[in-house]
Amino acid sequence: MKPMRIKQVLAREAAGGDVMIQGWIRTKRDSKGFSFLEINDGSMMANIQVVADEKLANYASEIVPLTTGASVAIEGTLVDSPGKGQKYEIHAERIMVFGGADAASYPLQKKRHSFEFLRTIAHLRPRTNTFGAIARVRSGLSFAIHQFFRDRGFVYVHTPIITASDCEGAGEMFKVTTLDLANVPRTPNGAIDFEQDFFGKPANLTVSGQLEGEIFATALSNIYTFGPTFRAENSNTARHLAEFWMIEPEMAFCDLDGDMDLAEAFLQETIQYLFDHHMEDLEFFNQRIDTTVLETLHNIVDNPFERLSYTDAMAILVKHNDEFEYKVQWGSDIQTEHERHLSETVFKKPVIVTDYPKSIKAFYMKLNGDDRTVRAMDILAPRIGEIIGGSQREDDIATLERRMREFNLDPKDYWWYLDLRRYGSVPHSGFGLGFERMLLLVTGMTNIRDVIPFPRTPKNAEF
RNA sequence: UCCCCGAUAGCUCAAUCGGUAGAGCGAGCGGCUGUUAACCGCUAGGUUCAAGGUUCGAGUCCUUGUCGGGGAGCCA
Repeated sequence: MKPMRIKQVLAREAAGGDVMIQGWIRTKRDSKGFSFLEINDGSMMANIQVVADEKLANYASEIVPLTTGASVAIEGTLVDSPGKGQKYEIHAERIMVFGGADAASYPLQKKRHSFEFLRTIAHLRPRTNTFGAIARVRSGLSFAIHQFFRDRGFVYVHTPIITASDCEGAGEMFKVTTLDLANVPRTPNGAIDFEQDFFGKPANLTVSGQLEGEIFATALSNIYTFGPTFRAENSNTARHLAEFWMIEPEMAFCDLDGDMDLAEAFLQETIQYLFDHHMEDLEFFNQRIDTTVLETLHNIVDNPFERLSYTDAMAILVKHNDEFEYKVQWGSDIQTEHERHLSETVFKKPVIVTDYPKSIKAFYMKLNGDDRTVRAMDILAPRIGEIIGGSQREDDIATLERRMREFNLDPKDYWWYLDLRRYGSVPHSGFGLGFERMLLLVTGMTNIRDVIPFPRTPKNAEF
């Protein structure tokens, strides 16, 4: 018999007929003369209940000793369940045991475990309800993102993970080398001789694909990247990872308004996809993880985001300075407590703050006519804080070179980036979105280490 | 990296002023039962994170370290 996924079995219109399923035992209850097995195969949140009668040939020898975590295949008849809690159940005619799971040592028992503990057994935590749901939603959201861009004619560009261009700017980078660290070659004056290294010069893991993204946007018009990104910052928070996945669209012939329109549609449509395809998992999160998740997500999908300038945001924040630990004035950075005040207290929905002072933003952002602010935008989500950061890019070569010097950057190091402005320069814009931050938003999970399969953080690269 | 808090049974936690290390869940055994976080009874289970110090005596106090949590910075 051909095995089916449990999701397909439970989606059947009516009981009746033979089925075969394969999966892992979540829990087992023994009755007089028969046992209830609950099987999960990861295709959906729900388990399927299997009734195993003592008349089965291997009942006493193999089925009674089964415990949580064991792997089995079940052949039997799908029948309406007389019990409460499930529509159908399988009356087993044959049960094959693939592998047992010693109950005395198997760490996942049928009880609640803390997320901290589950992080120490990352090889087994996908077998729990919560992490199974996260894995499905993560996969679904990833698909929705590709679909969103594809529907709009965006080209998916694979930007490099190793970069030797030494011009990515912000953020501590991981070094990539094949040099023998116990015996590093030196030049006559004592410096490390990178000419002997694999790339002949220092190389690092990427902190952003944006600059390379701009190359392809100024040829293919609309592109996006979606790949791993690395930051060697010693950040110990629930919102930072050393290895995370980032989505970075870049659009030619597009100003900041178009950039914001895309970002807003992006969040709304990809969340709508989850409503349409992953509602069972979202309801689980709403029930067990955070009872406000669905309300928050509907609020995002149903309402236009609030858009206001940095100057207007400051005018609001200054009035509440007595409530803040860090007082603000025009020119201050917007910190976590201020972000939350805007998105959670004032507007109660995502807020897009635009036109920041040039001194607190990157050199490549388009300078406004006032010479004080740049065409930057950050989207602040309730509970998450900054989820998207973007800008219109400076497309005037003279202004860009001047801005580089203001940041003590040598334009010569950016020769190819400047070439994009030298030849056929166009207004263009883009943004970066942290994939795991969006997963926090849609699942209600609070620690970013729990929405990526294998988190990499300072002092932790297990599994 | 900074501030605060924590680390005790497989897991989640308790242990009063420094004085014999406890519970629930889980596990093992037995019972009961179309059960579903099943239920009832019994049993086992400990280098109290590590190293050092104070003390007649340290889970408890002190120092250093490791790891974790909350907050901050950096950012996505």
